Amino acid sequence: MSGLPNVRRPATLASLAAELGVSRTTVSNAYNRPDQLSAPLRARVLEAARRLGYPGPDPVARSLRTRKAGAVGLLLTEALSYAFRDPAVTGFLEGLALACEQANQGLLLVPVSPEAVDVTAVHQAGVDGFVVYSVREDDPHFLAVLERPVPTVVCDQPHNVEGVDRVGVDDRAGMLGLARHLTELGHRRVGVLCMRLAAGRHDGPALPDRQAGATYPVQRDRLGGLRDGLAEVGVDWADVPVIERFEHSVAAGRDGAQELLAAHPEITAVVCTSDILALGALGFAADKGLSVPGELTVTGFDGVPEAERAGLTTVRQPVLEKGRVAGELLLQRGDRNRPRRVTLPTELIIGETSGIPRGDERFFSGW
Amino acid sequence: MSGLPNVRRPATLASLAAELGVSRTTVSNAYNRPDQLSAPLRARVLEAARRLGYPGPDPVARSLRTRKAGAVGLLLTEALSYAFRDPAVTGFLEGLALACEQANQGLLLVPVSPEAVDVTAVHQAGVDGFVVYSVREDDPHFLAVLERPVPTVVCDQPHNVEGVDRVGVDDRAGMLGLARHLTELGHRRVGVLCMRLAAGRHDGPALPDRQAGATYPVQRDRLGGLRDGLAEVGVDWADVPVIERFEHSVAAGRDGAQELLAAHPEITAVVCTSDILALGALGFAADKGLSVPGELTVTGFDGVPEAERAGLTTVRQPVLEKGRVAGELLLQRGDRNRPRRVTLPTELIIGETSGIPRGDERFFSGW
DNA sequence: TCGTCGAACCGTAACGGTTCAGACGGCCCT
DNA sequence: AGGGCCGTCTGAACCGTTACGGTTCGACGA
Repeated sequence: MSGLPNVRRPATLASLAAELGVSRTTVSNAYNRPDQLSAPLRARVLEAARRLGYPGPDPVARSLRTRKAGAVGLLLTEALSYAFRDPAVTGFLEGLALACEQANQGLLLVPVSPEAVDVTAVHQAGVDGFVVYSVREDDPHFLAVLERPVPTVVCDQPHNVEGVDRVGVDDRAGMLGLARHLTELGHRRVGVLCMRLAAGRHDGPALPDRQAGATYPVQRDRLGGLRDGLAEVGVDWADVPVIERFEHSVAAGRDGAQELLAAHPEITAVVCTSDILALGALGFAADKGLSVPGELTVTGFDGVPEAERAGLTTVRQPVLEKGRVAGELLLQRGDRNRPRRVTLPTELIIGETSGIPRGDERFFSGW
Repeated sequence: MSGLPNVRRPATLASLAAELGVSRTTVSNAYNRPDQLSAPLRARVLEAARRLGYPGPDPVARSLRTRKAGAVGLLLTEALSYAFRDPAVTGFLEGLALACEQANQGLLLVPVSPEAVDVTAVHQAGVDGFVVYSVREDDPHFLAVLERPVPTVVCDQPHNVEGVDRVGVDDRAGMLGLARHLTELGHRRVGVLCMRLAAGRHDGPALPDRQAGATYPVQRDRLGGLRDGLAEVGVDWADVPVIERFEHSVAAGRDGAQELLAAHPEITAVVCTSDILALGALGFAADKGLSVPGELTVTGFDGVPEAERAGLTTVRQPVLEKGRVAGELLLQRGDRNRPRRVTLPTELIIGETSGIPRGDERFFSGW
């Protein structure tokens, strides 16, 4: 082909119409309503388009007129690139993508300037709706999304936003089930390793104040479920140390566990609010030569594939399904005006990382 | 808040201007060029906007006028949802997302209707450019992308598309290095397990005709590198069985290996053109009780984390870097008119799945 | 006193389509 | 012959914004 520079101004619908001596309407119809013009004319239009290198109606102009962008926006609290590293997120993405491609809709990942208050990206996004994945209640990007006059679906958190659909799981109940499993095994000295509870970098003990001020409802609920479960056997929540980590990574889990056990060596079970953190805790135990579950019980939350491979005791949530439902909630909304709230089931997975507390032989000797 | 239905027609820049008795230009400037109007007036504008619920300039209309969409499109050959399952792809995505968020650009995943010839999604996409990830040379979606008057960057394949940037690795050289490693170990009876070579579902032996008609240059090159390496020690490529799999999954690798070894039990090394397939081959060996590398050598290509954990001998390619470069090529293009071609290095990773051929003791006894 | 200048604001013309209410001619039907 | 209908195509309005090239006006220097 000729070496035309890429900067050539492409043909427009109007120029094509002029060339053919027909109205713009007719050219438009050739693309969008083939039944509105005769077959021969349509063929002529399409042929001329090919000849002139007209790529078809401009998507942006079309969007402006039709008020449809053909895409849904996805807002993640973390940096975009992080999303692809967290298996729980990729599972969610997979489900969401599934729903999107079924509806032939694009999926726009909205860039979140790290730690910046710059929400222009949210304003920039040409989308028909937003899916918001697990963000803080007071996240400025989220607030910007709410201002946009498009439907929104929240996954996981925040909870109970007026007029906004939500899909999630019952984190509290899930954790309660896990807590009962642990208390039945006999655990009473429990320590917690949790994810970020609120805005701002914070690593270390999450004291009652911090817990009370948590702006991540999911974390709040998971802690709450554990508290309730422990209360059932008379364990006072005030006696349960909670270590928080800002980063969500295996490495963070590892040194979180280190911090927890250094300060509270009496602990027999480390309850993590995510599998990733739990995998880190397992790593720490391995480093220290602590046998799991012989000397230490470790549990997670999420049920990601890696955790399954590691035999982790955890609470599985249907991440892919969450994504799919989020997409469907957004794309298949009829004219309903009442927001929908979908809660998916969790499942307690008893793996090989939970056992009776060390030094507690009653389950073997008592009978 | 009041229970206003979400369907209310939002205020426009024009209505806001009318309300305030200023021109539209001024309102626009309030958002885009604060220096073009006095601070008090700007405050008045913004205050009125808040009061009237004006969410700021409509992104689509803005895009139309400014000819910028603020997003790059990503075309994947596979179904969108597949992308999140392949670790090589997620690595690439991570890098690409990194580049995008750095430039504050969105990343639009273009839905590819499975197996359909429906390229409307490509036409629909409101983007400033496309990144095309590893598609067939004759992929209709890809051809549709080329017709769009926006810059395009290809990752991996196809090769040598006129006027289009590309980033990739030297697959041929990478595989050549691996081949030499194998021939140095003494392997002469080699079998190959490769990914899809061309359009159409095909599972089973890839005979010379099929190989010659391959429309996936990456697979072509990897096979070519192996052929060259084997030729160096006098092995005729015609004697090397190649099994093709349409699906790219561990399961496919497993039964591909099964097919390969059932038909050619004399083989001492299974060379896979991807780590995923190789992991499947390892699975097959484990099922059969074949020790690796004692009785069978297995190699991969890509260097994904799972492979590393499995100790696979493979060729590592910098997937994250590929994504990053692809993004930069697209976003940081100056006015250059010459297309850029970036080739990143590969690295031979000698793991624990490659050893001397079974029954070949010359390396131990010959000296 | 007058010319000049910069700050502040404005009018108009795109940007590239889609949509809807017709116009027009031919055909069938009565 | 006349009326109605249908298949085709057109004209003009509109989608919501920004680019471009002004205009206005008060301050200021000579």
